[in-house]
Amino acid sequence: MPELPEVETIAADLRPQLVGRTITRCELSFPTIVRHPEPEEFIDAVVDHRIESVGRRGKYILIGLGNSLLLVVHLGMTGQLRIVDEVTPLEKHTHAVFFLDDGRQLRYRDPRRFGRLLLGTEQALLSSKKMPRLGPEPIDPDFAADELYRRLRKRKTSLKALLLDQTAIAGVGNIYADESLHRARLRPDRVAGSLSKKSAQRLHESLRESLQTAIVNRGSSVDTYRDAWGEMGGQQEKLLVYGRAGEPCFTCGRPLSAIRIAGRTTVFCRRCQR
DNA sequence: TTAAATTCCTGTAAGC
DNA sequence: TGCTTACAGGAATTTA
Repeated sequence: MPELPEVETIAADLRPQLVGRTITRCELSFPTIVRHPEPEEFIDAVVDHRIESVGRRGKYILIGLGNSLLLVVHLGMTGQLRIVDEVTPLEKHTHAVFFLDDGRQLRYRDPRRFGRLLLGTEQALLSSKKMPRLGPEPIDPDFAADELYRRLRKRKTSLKALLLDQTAIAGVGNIYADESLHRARLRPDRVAGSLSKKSAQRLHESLRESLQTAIVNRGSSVDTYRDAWGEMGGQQEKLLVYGRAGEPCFTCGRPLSAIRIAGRTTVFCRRCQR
């Protein structure tokens, strides 16, 4: 599923292709994928505007338009954004097509339809509660270990649940929560507020390493994730624990355990993570 | 305010 | 082989 590294990869792929292009037409074959504003208004506000920027915030892709509105894309579980030429056959579950002035198309496809499209100013989307108030970017150079420690303190929930909380830290999902907890040698069910400053520093470092490594490898194609060209990432072959329940821990050889935390399958090593 | 449970959705894989 | 069922999970929403 697309988390920070996957969304970062797609945004970086899209940027040089989209910036400077103008959207000449927009077709929605499944309008309810647009959560704000009404589909008709959405199309009106998108068409005939130049794309000025492509960015990322948490798991959101932010496409800045000439009318100073943001086209916001959240890929959910199975969402895909792709640049294709017009002769590429339309794939099943393609819910939106943006026609570009160079003849190519930006297509949004999402079999499970957990994703969504939004349009508006950042302020408007925040105040209308269409977008949550996201926590800091974990890979931001300014995101210090101390900041993470402050966000863990006094929290009675598990480390795993906290890492998944987008208002605490932006962009971490099930894959990289498990990966960074393993790297930090911390039990996922440990109460977040019980961490020492030193352990929080270790988690901070592990979190950034997990995410940066995955970005270098263009993300994890564990499910349907593909980049903007439809290609798989490479990180799925390098994952330490995610999806490896029952298989031996790379450090100690003991079979990895799977438990359920916050409704999510959580894989960890009972020996290495205490 | 915080935390946990529930819901949305379809492809896939396991089980009978 | 073919059908049914369980499972995967991000985040909005609901409940406590």
